Amino acid sequence: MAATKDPRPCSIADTLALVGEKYSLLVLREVCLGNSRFDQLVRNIGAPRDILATRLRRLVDAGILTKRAYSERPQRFEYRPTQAGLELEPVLLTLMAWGDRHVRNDDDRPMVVEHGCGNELLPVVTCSACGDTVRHEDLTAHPQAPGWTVTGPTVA
Amino acid sequence: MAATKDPRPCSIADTLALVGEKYSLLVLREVCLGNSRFDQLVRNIGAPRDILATRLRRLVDAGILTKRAYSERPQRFEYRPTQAGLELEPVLLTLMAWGDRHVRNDDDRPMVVEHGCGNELLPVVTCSACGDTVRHEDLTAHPQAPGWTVTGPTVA
DNA sequence: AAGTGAGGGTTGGATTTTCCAACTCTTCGA
DNA sequence: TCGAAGAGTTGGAAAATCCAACCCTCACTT
Repeated sequence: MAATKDPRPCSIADTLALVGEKYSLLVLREVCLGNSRFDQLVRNIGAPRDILATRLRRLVDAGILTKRAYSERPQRFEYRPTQAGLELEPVLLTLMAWGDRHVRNDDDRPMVVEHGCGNELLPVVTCSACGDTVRHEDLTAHPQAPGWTVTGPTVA
Repeated sequence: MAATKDPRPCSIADTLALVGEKYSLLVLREVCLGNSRFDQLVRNIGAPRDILATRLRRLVDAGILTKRAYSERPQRFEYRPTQAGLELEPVLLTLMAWGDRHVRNDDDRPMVVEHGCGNELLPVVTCSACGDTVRHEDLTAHPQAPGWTVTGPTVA
């Protein structure tokens, strides 16, 4: 999935090169839920075992997951998110919220996440400087590197 | 990419079924930046033209993009995000922030996004109820449907 | 002692996608 | 008349995915 000729330097593309392959983010979903063993992942994700093995290697190499033996004799392993992996959780939450809104007709959500404050988590992306919810119209893109051509009076 | 046997009902998986294929989110990046024409997309994304055509059809079908003629005679088209498409922008922003932090060593970010408040946008996912930044430890998953087995004392 | 089952993969081959370059078609401009 | 731009489509080679079957180690049962 390496962007062999991607003409744009871009952190979105770079990130997707690590976690954008099929099943990778679902692996992350599972390990964030605490499901850490190979067979659990196979069952819960529905991925072919060989593909899953490949993905796990990739994610471990990328520093997103760690692989640890939870038992020698018989050797058994578990996969857990690293700090970097946990920092991708907001991506999952945002994807989930979008899916709840747009692919399901809300209200038959397969999962609800509860926040420590006692309420159901409705994740919102905000500007850390002012705290406001991010709206498309409030954004302006500033390319820092060559390769970016932003057409309109537009925005990221 | 349809999850043919995904044993888990999951909005993350559902959303990825729509936008998780290679290049789809980069298409969204481009249209959010205002680059709306086929050839621009080919150049900026670096995708094969045939694949891009396929992705565009998918995204239009999914209601994430619209296709409009901006010129008859010669027929020319533009792709723009729908409201639903724009609501995926937070996913892009979060992916970008993660990449800035973890794949680049910060400080050579290819793009900076400015927020309407005048500051550089550092996107943070917060709980809409209490306003706090979402941390993994504060989350508890509540499966609503069968098929979910959350192992540990864990979390989404 | 033999058989069974769990866990964590690997292997071979069929199927599906991607990739790439070339080609098409239409219309505008020189 | 001769490009050139825009928006794709097409055919065939290369790569990735899918699937079922297999392997290995150890533990537990009978």
